[in-house]
Amino acid sequence: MAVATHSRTERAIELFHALSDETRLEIIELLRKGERCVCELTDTLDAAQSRLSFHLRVLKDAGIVRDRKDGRWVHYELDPEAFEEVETLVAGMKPRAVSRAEACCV
Amino acid sequence: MAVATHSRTERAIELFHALSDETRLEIIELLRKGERCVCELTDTLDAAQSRLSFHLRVLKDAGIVRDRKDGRWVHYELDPEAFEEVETLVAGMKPRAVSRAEACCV
DNA sequence: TTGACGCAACAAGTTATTTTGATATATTCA
DNA sequence: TGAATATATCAAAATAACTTGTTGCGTCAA
Repeated sequence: MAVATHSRTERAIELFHALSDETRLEIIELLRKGERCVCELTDTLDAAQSRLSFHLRVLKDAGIVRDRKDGRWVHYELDPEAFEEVETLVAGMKPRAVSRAEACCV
Repeated sequence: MAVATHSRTERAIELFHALSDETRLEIIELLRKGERCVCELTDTLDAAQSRLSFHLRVLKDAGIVRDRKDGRWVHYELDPEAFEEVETLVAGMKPRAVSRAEACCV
């Protein structure tokens, strides 16, 4: 559950940071096909288990994935809400149309 | 002009990285109101000039801002295209609806 | 109940990013 | 011309992020 100790900016930083790493983007791409256990991600990405675990933690802390324990496996899947959140954030960063008249230092 | 030496993933990393820093998000927020010179950003953000210059470079390299030289000033403004690009990237990262049947390790 | 497996967490080492304090260049103005 | 201003750039120091190897814990199966 996302905790509300975050300002809007801190939340943006957390999300964009989580998305700015190659391994993590690869994980996301794999998870688009559906839930996967760590073992399959390790195999597919040819990455050390502890490395995967580290990146999955970053993604989980950012709310981009959730995990589900099942016997000795842990399955991860994407949380669609996080992507909605990113889209909302980006939409709110776009320039508003503004007249050149407001320019400074002229 | 964006150069095409980037894979889709590298481009995503560059954009998300540029967006994952507090100072840079503050710059973007200021520029939403329109073009600004570095001096005004320095004043408003109360940041050392070389620090601002560094972050503006990151934003410029990522194509998020463009600059315009005007006498001894340099004005920066947001490039709306970059935000479209981010939105497209994020849209392409969302999970596709998938049946649980595809799950692994079961 | 022991051994193998799947995973998280940690510590140490490595690499990348950011900040700070100079210095350099171009421009304007007196 | 010479001083002041606006900005970029660079090197060094400070931080932060990532990787690797190891350990520990829960779970399953023989």
